[in-house]
Amino acid sequence: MANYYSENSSFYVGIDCIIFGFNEGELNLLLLKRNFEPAMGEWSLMGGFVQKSESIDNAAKRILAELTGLENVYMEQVSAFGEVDRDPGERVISIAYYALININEYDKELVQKHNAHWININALPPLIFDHQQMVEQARDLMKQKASIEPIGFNLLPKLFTLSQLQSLYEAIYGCSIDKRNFRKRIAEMDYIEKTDKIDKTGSRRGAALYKFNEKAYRKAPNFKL
Amino acid sequence: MANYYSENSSFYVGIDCIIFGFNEGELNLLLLKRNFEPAMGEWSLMGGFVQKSESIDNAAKRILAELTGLENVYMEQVSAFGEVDRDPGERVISIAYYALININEYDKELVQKHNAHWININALPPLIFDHQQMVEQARDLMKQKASIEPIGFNLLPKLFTLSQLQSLYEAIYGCSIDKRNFRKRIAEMDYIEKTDKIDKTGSRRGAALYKFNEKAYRKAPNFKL
DNA sequence: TCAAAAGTGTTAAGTTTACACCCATGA
DNA sequence: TCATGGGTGTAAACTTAACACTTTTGA
Repeated sequence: MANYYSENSSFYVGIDCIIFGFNEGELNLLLLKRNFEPAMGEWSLMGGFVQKSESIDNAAKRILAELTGLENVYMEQVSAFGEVDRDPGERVISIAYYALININEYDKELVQKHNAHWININALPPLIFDHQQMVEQARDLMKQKASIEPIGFNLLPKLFTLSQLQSLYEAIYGCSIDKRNFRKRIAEMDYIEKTDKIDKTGSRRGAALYKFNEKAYRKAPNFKL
Repeated sequence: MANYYSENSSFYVGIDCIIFGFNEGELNLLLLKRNFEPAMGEWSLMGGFVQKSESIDNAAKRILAELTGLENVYMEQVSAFGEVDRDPGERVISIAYYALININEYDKELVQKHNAHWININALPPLIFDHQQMVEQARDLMKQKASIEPIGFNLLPKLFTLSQLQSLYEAIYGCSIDKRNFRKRIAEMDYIEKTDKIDKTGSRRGAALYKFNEKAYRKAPNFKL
């Protein structure tokens, strides 16, 4: 039975992470300015290789944590990429995952050590290999998912204002949203709860802070934005 | 530089195909009753291994053709599956693809040789490994895609009646559709063209045969069903 | 002549969009 | 006192859903 498998080739299997952050009304990606080979000096996604002992999902989590120090991050697989020459150094089949993180809560030292930087998603530099394609697919998938499941909250602090939430969705969808219509829809979602806290940093008047109640959502999931 | 890669493990990379067909108002999958190891005697998806010389997309096409004799089939990647023990024989990372084929046009000898059978998707037997999960994801993805792109036609003959088309979408969505509303929507799609041919097999009266005009669609893509 | 599938429009309900002003506050 | 972002409701346009009868023809 060992023969059944052993007549086949085996491959390095990589993971590449499209790490989304949201800051000042803009989506950003955490990209590496590579100070290592291959493709030293160029921009790439954070990546790594799947190891014998771990599932691909766990490999993705590990690699994300290596860069950000974060665990329990929202991640979703985008796709496997397997053109023969996608990595000119060696045949590598790579599986892309996107991650949504709160841009205020990651390990800045680790990020610095990897020479990683937040780059506005609408002004990306050229990326190595097929990483641009990965980013495009990740962005489409994330947009689509964000419209039917409340994943956007992963990009915000626990407490957020409705203006922040709106500007997040404007960044995700790439279009502007009518404020009153937006708030009407949010008001119908009982699991987006107004707290009695006020954010005074964004305006003189202050804005009510809201939170996403995961448990309440799971009882009555009815998201659509 | 070889070292950069060579400290990592390598893996068998498999392909599994979720092959959809449509017959008599029902979606079917082409499944193997395995007369080979591993898991002889059990039901599985058609699968195979990626080879050194081919991209993963081409591997999927090759493996589909090995079973059906078909080329130029609509296929889309579903996801990579990579739990450590998903295949109890060996560590295999597998990439699932779904395919849409016309159930009247495939190589029946090849299918017989592989001991493959069309099984109603709503009455599937237990499948090996994580193949059931693959099927579920493929079905969700296909449903989603079918609602925004005209991929359903791949499951029908070139000429089809509106009743066939409606029953196809009812099978995909798993719900019934109002006939008049359905036809109204189809009438608005200029790239679904009425021919002057009549199908007399499905009714005494005969039904007009339609065809999907790919070129016209590409000029004015506006699908939504 | 009748069974069986083909074909055909209208109305109500629901959803989405457009739109403009007052409020509270700190500088 | 005024500049800035926070907060609020209504009406029109559009989309979706519900609904029933006539036609054709082969057996």
